[in-house]
Amino acid sequence: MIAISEAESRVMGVLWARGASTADEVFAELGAAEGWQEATVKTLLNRLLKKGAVSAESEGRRYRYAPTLRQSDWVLEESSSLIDRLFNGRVAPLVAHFSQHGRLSQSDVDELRRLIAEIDGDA
Amino acid sequence: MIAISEAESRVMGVLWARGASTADEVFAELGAAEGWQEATVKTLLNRLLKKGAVSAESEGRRYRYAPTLRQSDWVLEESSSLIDRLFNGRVAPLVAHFSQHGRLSQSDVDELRRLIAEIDGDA
DNA sequence: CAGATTCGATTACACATGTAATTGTCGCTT
DNA sequence: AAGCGACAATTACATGTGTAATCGAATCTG
Repeated sequence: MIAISEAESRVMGVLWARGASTADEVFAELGAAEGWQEATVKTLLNRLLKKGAVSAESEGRRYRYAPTLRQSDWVLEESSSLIDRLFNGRVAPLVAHFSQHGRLSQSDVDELRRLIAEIDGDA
Repeated sequence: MIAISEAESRVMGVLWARGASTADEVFAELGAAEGWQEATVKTLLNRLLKKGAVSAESEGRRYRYAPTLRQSDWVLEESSSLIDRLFNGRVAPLVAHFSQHGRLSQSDVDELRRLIAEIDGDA
């Protein structure tokens, strides 16, 4: 699968949020937040292009970059990879670990309860 | 915090599982599984030493490497980092995502239900 | 004791990554 | 038409990483 580095993932984040964008639009969103120069954004877009994670469509004298990798696929892959490596592929132990270390918010618990009920409901 | 690379984390895994070990003990556990030469294991142990993730105690003519980084701390940190980056720091959305993509096993669901009940119980 | 063996330490080297600067090329402006 | 400005593409460079080979020192062995 396509490997996306940390910095690259920030750029993908913008493309996923805004949809197809030009380099300067991405820069406008990220430059200040990440402390990047515009050249950096362009390098990252080019690397993503080379990796096939985005496509580029010529729009006059510039390019509009569109994500080809789906966010949910990438998120699932990243998450699965971590859960495989750290928790033998099971989700529950991760949640338990978080719980043990006080990292479960009340709303997490509420949401999990709802989720479980839902799953139990239409099983 | 100490950054541990993928390959390094395999070595840490052995140290966490076996406790303090020598380079050849680690190699015995990992060499075949990872397809590594003994030299590779030694490089990784040295890098971990330099990073402060393990300590080395001279034992005759060799060293015994002990993890100084606690596994649960590292696991929590890695997990938190991913959950922060991908799910705004909340665990429930990760579980929901897994559920939506059919990655929740029945035993995961059972365990989560138990966990929630437990949390609700002594709240 | 001298050579062989065994360790850790040092060095190696290619590729990925973070972070840009520079270059080349269009198109706009006067 | 000539220069200037705006873009993308190319090049750069340090650091991290995967994966070792080699070196130097200590130890065992004959």
